[in-house]
Amino acid sequence: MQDLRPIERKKLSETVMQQLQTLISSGRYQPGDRLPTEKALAEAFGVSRMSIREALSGLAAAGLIEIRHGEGSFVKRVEITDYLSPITASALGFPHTALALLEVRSILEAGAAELAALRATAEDHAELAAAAADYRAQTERGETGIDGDLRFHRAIARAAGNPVLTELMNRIQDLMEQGMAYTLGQNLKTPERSQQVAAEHDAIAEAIRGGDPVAARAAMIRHLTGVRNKLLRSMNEAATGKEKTQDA
Amino acid sequence: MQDLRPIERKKLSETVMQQLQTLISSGRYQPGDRLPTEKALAEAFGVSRMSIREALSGLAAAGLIEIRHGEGSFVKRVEITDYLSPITASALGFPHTALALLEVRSILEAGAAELAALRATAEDHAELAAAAADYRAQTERGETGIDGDLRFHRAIARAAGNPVLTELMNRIQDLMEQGMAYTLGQNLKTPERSQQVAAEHDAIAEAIRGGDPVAARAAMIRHLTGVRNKLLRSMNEAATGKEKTQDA
DNA sequence: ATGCTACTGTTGTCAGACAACCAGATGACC
DNA sequence: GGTCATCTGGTTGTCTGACAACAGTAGCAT
Repeated sequence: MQDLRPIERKKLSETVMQQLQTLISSGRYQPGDRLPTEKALAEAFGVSRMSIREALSGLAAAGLIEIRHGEGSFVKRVEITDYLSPITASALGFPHTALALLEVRSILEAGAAELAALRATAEDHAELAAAAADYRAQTERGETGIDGDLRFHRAIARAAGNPVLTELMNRIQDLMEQGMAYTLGQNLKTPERSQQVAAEHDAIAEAIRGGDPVAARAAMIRHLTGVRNKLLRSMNEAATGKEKTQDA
Repeated sequence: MQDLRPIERKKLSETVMQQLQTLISSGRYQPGDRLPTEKALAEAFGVSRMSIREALSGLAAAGLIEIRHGEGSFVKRVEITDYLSPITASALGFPHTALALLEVRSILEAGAAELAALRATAEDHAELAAAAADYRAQTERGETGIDGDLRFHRAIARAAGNPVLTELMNRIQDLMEQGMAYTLGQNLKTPERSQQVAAEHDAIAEAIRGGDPVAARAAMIRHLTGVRNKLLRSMNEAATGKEKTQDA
């Protein structure tokens, strides 16, 4: 007695569906293309039109195609980033500390910097430089530089060339932006620190431009460690300033 | 003029599906209950059996019911935690999407391994070892080891000691697990590969136990690079090779 | 040119039939 | 009495053929 697992017994429509899905996800049919008619598919697969219809409606339920009455079935474009929100919402939705969130952000940013060093296009490099300059200008003008900072980090996320990563980082950055503004106000941004941040930005952009993933990661980690230390100090001040902290 | 949007024109099966869904989610039919037969539903709704069938298969695709040949349709117990829209699963059929998600997962797992090496408790170490042994036992028994693998990676996520990171990783692992099952079946798991994976798991656990974050990160990256290569090969086979059928 | 009509091709729905399958009942055999 | 094969009824899976609903187009009459 070899393996005596329950015998694979699949419905015809499921088999058809898998085959069609393979054709679609392999690019044989591009978004916007029209699939053959149900009749043609039925003949090609050697099954009845009914099985084809079940397979097609399955694909439609999965969002891969759109069936239009009287016209035909058309391949849809499906972007996973459009459907990531349930994931991020449930992961980032429940109570968390700013430190934990920053740690996750650091992991992602370090990875993104690494990838950016390998993949950034000329366009990305230009945007990185512009964003870094933007931040420097804003802070030297006495502003908080919050926009420039965000722009810089978004540019890195984009330069990493991974849409999922970009989406995830954007969510976290939004969340932190809100959290910071709400809990700590602007006291994270002091002139001395701003100058240092600008230099760190430059170092990161430089490493990415040099195509050195190790250096880029290291520079990013240096940067975010600085952010973390500043955050720690601010939280400490806030705690001692108002009332005695109790953290162990 | 009133609203003159395109008239609502719904397929019969969709209407039926909505009604049935209401009945189920309202508790009129409890998990485990058997729905009326297709024939009975057809008479009750006043439509043909075919429309009923399409509605039922839609509900099955959504995971609300389970259709058993020769028995009937049964309401499934739906766990909100592991519920994913079929769309997200099907999106992973696209190679670039699957690779992008795996890349994000790699970044997170590498960071988690690093943190775990610094923070893991005795309890965490025990769970890591147990999970690694679990995986090895499962694969040697001829199973896919999917449970053991998941358990191992969950243990790392947990050992990193960052709730946000843990939650995020769990979500992404679920997503990949289900997406892979949906699109590629089990052919990711071969005996030779399983042996290698088990060794890689050991190496990771070893590095974490040794409190060496650099080694832990490196071991994890080695592991996930292997996963990536296997994934690439599988997707390639699926796209090119294995059509046993047609074209004359 | 404009608007109506008819036509063609496609998907949506229907009806009936049979095959595949499951569960329980029946009956034969030891 | 217990065990097993077989029968039977009910259910889902698939096939076939037909017609309705819909979209697009060509042709026609005005």
